[in-house]
Amino acid sequence: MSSRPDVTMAQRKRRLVSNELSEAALQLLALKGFDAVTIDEIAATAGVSKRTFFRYFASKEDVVVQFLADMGAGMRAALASRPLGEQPSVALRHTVRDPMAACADHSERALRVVQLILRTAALRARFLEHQDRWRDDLAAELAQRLGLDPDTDLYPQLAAGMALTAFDAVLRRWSGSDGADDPAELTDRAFAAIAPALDAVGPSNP
Amino acid sequence: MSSRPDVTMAQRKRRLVSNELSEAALQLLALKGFDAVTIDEIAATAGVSKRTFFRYFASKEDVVVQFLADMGAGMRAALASRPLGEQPSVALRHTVRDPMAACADHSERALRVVQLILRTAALRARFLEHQDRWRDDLAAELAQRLGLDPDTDLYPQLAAGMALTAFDAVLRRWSGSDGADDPAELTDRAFAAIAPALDAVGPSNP
DNA sequence: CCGTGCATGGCACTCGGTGTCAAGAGGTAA
DNA sequence: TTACCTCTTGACACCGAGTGCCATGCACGG
Repeated sequence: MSSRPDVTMAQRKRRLVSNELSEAALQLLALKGFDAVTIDEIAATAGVSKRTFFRYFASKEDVVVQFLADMGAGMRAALASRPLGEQPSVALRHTVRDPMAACADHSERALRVVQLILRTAALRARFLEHQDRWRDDLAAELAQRLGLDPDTDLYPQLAAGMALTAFDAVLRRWSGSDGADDPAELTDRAFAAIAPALDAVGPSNP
Repeated sequence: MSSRPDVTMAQRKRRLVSNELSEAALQLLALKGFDAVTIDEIAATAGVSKRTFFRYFASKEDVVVQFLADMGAGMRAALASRPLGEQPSVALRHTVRDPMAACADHSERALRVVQLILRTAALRARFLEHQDRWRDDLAAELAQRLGLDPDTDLYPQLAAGMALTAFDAVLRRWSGSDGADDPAELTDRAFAAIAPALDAVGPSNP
């Protein structure tokens, strides 16, 4: 019954509390609605104090949204790992599809989280903030890979924005179908629609 | 010194208080930063109580963001007023450009507001919420005008999202250039980049 | 002149979020 | 074993956003 020997007891305990907290939060929030649950309630359910809750999560929204927050890093990594000469539409399609598929894999939990986020205004707002940062990241990565100056050329911002628009549409469909639709196929269809703009790479600076 | 005769005194007073409030808020927030200003402070500067502030604005962010909130209705109206047979890229270009130009007209105030929003996380989040609603509105309008079913076809959501991506890029540039760049010209450049996707109208449902 | 309606201010209250501090648990060295 | 150190925690006080409630006052219509 040994886990990693080089993992200290304190670290394991931290993970345990963190899981306890997000589990309690997810259950309560999905059950009663976002506004009807207080942080004291979540903390009490997890067996800790409110103060401790804020030592693990920065806000009430965070405990839900953090679950999807890794996708930003995943996207940037996916884009960075694509071969340099690849068409933008193909590279960006994988940028979105790979993390999306990874998320949909443990779909038991992911689906519930996504549905909760999309249906709750406060959570959706936080999620949009994340996407906003992802867009800047992707735009920077794109500009670098294409040798464009992000300060004069609109393309990186636009292409990143289009990719995330596709991502958002896919997420909505997937959530709306209760996970029945295939995320990878949805992504392909969305990118088929936006590809003509992504691959028309004529620089748009004056 | 008569204003509109059919406008009651109470209504005029309401407008006056509202202007006083948003003026005070804008000045204080731009000066000291969003978090460093309390609502009591804003209300006191405007000569009313905190309770009254919340009778005019739903939140601290609202007093700033509401300034741009009309653009949503403006966009939908602009789109609805375009001739039915028009190419989507042209119709959507006007959808974005017209309200944008109207906003940039009283640029003294608009520029300050936009810069404040884009540089403040909380305000930007609220603004993204608005854009999110605008996207749904535009998608609905687009679906109707093109005779597409928004539940099966991805195009309306994607096209609306692309248009707003362009809008956001334009807004950033305009703000970043301190109003030097021409919003209309920026909009044209952005739409030149995304037009190939907007006009490739092949329905994308299975 | 008198009711009616509306805007306001004041107050108490809830809740999200933060700073501070003292106490406990575990790990380490003498 | 004892002394020490670090990390985590709970408790408490505190701030600010936002809301419900009620009494007051001012404009308007009769």
